[in-house]
Amino acid sequence: MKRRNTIQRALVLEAVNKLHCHASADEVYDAIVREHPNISRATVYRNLNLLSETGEIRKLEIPGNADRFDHQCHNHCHVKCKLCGRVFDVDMDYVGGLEKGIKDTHGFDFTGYDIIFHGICPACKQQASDKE
Amino acid sequence: MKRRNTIQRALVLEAVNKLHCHASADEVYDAIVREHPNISRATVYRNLNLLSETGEIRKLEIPGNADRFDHQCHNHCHVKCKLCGRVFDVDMDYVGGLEKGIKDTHGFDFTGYDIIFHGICPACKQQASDKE
DNA sequence: GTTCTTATTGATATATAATATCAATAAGAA
DNA sequence: TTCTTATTGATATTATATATCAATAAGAAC
Repeated sequence: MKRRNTIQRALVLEAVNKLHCHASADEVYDAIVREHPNISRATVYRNLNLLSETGEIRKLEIPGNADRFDHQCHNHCHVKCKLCGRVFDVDMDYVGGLEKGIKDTHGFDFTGYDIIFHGICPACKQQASDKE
Repeated sequence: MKRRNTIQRALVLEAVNKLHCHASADEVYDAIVREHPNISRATVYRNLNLLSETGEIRKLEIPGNADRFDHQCHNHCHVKCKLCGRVFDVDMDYVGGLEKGIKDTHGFDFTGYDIIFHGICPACKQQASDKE
């Protein structure tokens, strides 16, 4: 099953690279469809997955939210606010040691990790204290 | 909105405590409905969320899988196999330092974290190499 | 350039998990 | 015992993503 180059796949890659980090499939679709009204949503989904399998883009799965797609911005983790559901970046230099431990312990071919912190963001904290 | 004690909520808590770690909402429902055929799936979902909000049980959200519910077994992270989708436990003594960093950096009220590693489990690795 | 194979597309249907709705029920205070 | 309203059970709806499939087009073979 040799991969063919298509205009659609190029458009998806281009859109992800142009868009901010954490673009959802729908945001990618919306960005493309403005210039190319005939592209199908299914095609966008398919190519986002294909491109993330080859490592050309990064797929970030956040529980309870739609999947997000990044150009490889930089190495970071995420914090999800329990109240508003928004996701924030967290720069991370902490996690270096973790990877080795996993490989050693489990016989896993270890390809990546997501660290998702949960909490309440400053804005929601403010709002909550206003209501009291 | 004062919380009332219900038989159903007690059953849900009991079932999660009895079941293995990582039980899905459906598994909890199945366990209860055998003895109590009239309980509704919606009630199980509702109480799982209520109980996890109060910290009586732990809700584990794994992207692409149904949410899982644990009695507080012990402190651990998870590895998800890219191929078969199964989730495995990983004992973790590594992560102590991470929490403080987050709180300091972001003004977040930080309530928890999930670390989900991705990889290919030994069984799938075996199967993949058999096919070559 | 022409033909041929089949990966890919667009449109739509389907799957899955979880939440929303709402009348009926029952917990527990008065 | 009465009353208020949180909770339930049944069902509809939402949201995201994948599956299906005939039509199209990439690109190898000639």
